[in-house]
Amino acid sequence: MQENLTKEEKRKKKLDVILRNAAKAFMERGYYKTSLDDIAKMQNVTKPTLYYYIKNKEDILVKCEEITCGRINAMLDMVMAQKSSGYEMLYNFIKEYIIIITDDVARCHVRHRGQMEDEVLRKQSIQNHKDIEFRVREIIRLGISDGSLRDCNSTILAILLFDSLNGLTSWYKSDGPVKEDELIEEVLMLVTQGVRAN
Amino acid sequence: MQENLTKEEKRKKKLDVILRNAAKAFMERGYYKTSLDDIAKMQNVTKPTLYYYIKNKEDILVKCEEITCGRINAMLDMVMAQKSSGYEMLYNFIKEYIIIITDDVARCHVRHRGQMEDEVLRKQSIQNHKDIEFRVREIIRLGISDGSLRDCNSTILAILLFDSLNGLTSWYKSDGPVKEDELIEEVLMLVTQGVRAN
DNA sequence: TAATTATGTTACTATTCGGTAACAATTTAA
DNA sequence: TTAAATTGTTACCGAATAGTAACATAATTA
Repeated sequence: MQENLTKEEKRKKKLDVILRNAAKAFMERGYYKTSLDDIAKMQNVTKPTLYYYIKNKEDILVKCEEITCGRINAMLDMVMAQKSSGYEMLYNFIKEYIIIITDDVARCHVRHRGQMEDEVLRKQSIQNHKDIEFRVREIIRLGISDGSLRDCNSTILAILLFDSLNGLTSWYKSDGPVKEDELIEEVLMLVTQGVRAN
Repeated sequence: MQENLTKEEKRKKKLDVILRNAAKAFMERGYYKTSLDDIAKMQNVTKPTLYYYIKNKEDILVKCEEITCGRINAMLDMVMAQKSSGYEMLYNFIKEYIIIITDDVARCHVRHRGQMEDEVLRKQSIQNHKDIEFRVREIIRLGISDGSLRDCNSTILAILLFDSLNGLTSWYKSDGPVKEDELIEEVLMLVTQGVRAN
């Protein structure tokens, strides 16, 4: 088809289509109610063909996770490289995070992380999230020590923040009634200012 | 055994044990990886016995939902009956909500709501949550109009609030390192004050 | 062109598990 | 006591589905 793509690129693209379709189906119908046959049909191939691209069903979750965590960590690298105040870093992190997880592959990861049946994979998945959470705690601590953030329990705050951000994945649709700009604005206002009138 | 209990009370108690054990197992291993045989074994009965207390597997989720939503709505009745400021109502709601969802049956409901396979049940489940969310939006609107809460999009705020509160169910354990009081305090501070230093 | 590698298919296995029929024992009420 | 309702069991079925073996074809490369 596309003669200008190398073999490797074509393979990568097909894997991406598989992940994207699977992720969407998992979000709509749930992981266990989506069979590999269902996923195969979306690509107009048969189930065994999938096994050329993935090790097994669970590997879809793992690959979605790798992609998403890779993006988040790269974003964190960028945000933290700017050496601004903790408040500004947190602000930028939230802004970028919302953009990243507004994507089927990322949503799939958020919903299924830490739920692999294979224990090794499950532990790795939990660790991946802990690593990211640790980096966000670092930002919060920075903000507290430079005086730009209120003194608080950084662990609890980080968790609460992730909960409300990750919760977006189950209701926010980029083509829905709430616009992305407005959403980011509200989240940022809530997190930074709270709800109490001044 | 307990001669002082009526037939109905005994039945109710057994159902409660089933729900509690099932909810716990669903939270630990996941709904689809917990078989009815597993649940039956926890009560030292066999699978068909469960069917005397529940209609089918999904009915466990429905019953967990009924119990939990009943509690939340009763709590909302109380909170709203006090006719205090919107801010105070929201404050009290958050405080009580955290207490309610620190319970296996409630956690099970939060994790599985809106995921029933039967369409009628699924829609009912979604509606149940919408009703509760509506009542909280009402509190927020009250607070905005009485000036105790910052002007904001009550819909988005309500969702974000529920996301972070419901997120508690997947990490908060009443016997864990974080004390309930401290948790409530941090949540309330985050929601009301935000993270920015004054 | 020949050989090799990549990509795909059909057909099948093995297993899990929700749900049920048929039957047994126990408790409660008449 | 006897009949009826309640609570439980054993043994089974049917459907779904993850994963695989064996085989077929297309695309690359030597």
